[in-house]
Amino acid sequence: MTILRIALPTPLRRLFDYLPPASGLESIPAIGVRIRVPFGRRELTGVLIEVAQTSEFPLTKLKPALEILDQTPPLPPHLLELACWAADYYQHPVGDALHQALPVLLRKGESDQPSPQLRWHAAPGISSDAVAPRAKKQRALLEWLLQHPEGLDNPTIRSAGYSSAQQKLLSDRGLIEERAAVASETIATPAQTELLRQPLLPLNAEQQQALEAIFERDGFNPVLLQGITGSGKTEVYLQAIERVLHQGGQALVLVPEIGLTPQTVSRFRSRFKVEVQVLHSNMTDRQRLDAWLQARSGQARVVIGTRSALFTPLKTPGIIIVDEEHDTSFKQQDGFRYSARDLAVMRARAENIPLVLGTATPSLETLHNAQSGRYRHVRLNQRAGNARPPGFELYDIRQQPLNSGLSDEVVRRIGIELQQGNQVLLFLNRRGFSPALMCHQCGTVIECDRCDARMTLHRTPPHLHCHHCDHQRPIPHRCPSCHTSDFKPQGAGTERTEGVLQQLFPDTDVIRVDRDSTQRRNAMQDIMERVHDGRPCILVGTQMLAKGHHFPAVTLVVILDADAGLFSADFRGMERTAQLILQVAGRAGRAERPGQVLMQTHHADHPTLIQLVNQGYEAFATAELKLRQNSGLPPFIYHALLRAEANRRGRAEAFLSTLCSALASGELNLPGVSWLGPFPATMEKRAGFFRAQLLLQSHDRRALQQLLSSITPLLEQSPLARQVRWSLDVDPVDNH
DNA sequence: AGCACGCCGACT
DNA sequence: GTCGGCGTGCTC
Repeated sequence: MTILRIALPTPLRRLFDYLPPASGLESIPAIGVRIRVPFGRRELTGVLIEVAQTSEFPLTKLKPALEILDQTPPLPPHLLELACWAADYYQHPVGDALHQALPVLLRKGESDQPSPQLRWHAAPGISSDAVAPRAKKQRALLEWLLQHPEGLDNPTIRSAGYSSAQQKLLSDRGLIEERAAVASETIATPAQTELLRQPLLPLNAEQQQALEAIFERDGFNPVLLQGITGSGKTEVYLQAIERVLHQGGQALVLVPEIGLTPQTVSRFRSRFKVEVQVLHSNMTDRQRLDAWLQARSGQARVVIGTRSALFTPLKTPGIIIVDEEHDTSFKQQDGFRYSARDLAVMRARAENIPLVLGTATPSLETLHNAQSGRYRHVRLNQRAGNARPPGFELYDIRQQPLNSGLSDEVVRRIGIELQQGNQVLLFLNRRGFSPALMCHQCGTVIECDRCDARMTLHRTPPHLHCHHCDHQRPIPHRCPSCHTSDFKPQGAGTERTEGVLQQLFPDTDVIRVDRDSTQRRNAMQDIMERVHDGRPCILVGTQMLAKGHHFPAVTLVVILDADAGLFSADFRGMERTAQLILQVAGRAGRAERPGQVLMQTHHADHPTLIQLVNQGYEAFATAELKLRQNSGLPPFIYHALLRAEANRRGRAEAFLSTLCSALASGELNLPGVSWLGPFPATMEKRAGFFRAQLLLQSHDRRALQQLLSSITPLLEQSPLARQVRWSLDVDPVDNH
């Protein structure tokens, strides 16, 4: 008896057994193929995990599968294994994990064979006289197609300036037709002898050493490439990729979500003649599948993508590069909470290829791995050309008058830069007009009804917005408490700062860059064009400004609220603050103009801030690691955070408490694992749910892992679990 | 997660 | 009298 054991996309942490399809099996299907099955009253696409002889489930209740969708598995065995391993490690249902490793169309059961290339042809026996001379465009298109009996594809036709309307008119009259290209017509990809479109740039000594370190050892070789902004990390990536291409390999480049800009991609495309494919969220499902298939077939030689691109199969894997490895967007924050950066290490090991983790500000986890010898550590400390690193200034604003958060000194310095024809960047990690709206009569602050949080005031358009649950509502006319109408905005966000600066510098372009001002399609591109024309201007923005984009004409960077992350409740607060400050600072003074960073702070004597500014990131991070070690925090201990939320106060905590009593009673024997909590989350109420959490920790990863494996079934079966939504976050990057 | 079944409140 | 609220149960 053949039993198909299948992983299905459901939150249930088990496999499901099926009989072979009623039509029978031609042969035993391979592990990893997709199978269509009936599931309850629906149909699902699952992945074959095991072919067994017997089933634990009553044989009479087994249903036959509907259809075996693949001849060969869409994911190569080692990526299937990686996804299963990750499901286990992150305690996520395997069926759902596998689902997420596949492109959307494959999840839906679409074929994984490349779609035949469709081309337009002139209909047989047609001449251009079939179109009236007045229809110039149509006639021209038909003539063009007549000259190309091998056919032309849609992108080619569009880029030559013919509209789909013109094409449709011809097609409706039967003058042109779309056909699948037969094999002889497909243009064979010529053997690439010439890989480069642009010559390699000369490397300085540091870059050369970095490049050699990457290939120092054959096979798996993890390298932390720590390079300050402007030190030419990307050139090292490009040359490492060039070597890999030369040996016939492919490269996978992972970048943070907001780092995948057209500029990033064009940097790769303009260097290499080979096919460079991109995978990102703005593409259609079809485009993503096509790119994915090209990577798998080996046609795409360089693949650039965000987190989810980690599972893209490569025919000839040659190198994996994780750019800005410290960026938290590599960790998925809901559902299957995997870290693409950590899994990239696993993947590179499995594929036995080099791995580069690049950043100016390594995460403490990665730095620790480098310092303990697990990763090679190479540094780029010189800026390319003659560019000097930015100078830092802590500006003490204690007892200084502030105009919407701007000190007189900052205003004066902005004026000087503008006068000299330079650009200025102001960083304020708070969007909206003001973070709170207060009644001047009674002091009431308008709060969100669904969260323990204040509502942010926005002026364009005017409304109140909760940044935690996205709830929006009109600005009230009267105070809900004392019924007067005398509201005062408290504090400043980017919108308010923008307004004040525009008043202070009426003749200067003030450009705001945050999620609100860049929502419109191409908004960011328009902004970049305005900035890149080089005229003096003031940029005001959130962390969007800190990532991905370069502003060569900016000579002054102002960090308006350097204190914002200084006293965070999260032990990672200081690390994040330091990374952000250096990242923003890195936007200034590229090229030959030196940059200056002016930080407004109430804590100009803060030792950590001073160390960061005077001795640089590595000194700071090394000291911070020492602190973590002394306090028994990651990366010196492993964390797993059990979160729970319920629609009534206390329920989530009660749910976690039952687990704690099981832990305390020794019912789950767990040497070396300790726990903290349960306690209410930092913002207990959020989006109408009351949240609580329990922190599990151990010095022994395997012990923690074992415990987690035994508690998930327990949680799943708990009678309270029906009233509670819970999730387990292994290696959380945010302990809130 | 879906999806259906089942039993109590405000509507055409 | 029904439409529909979401509690409960099940998925090989």
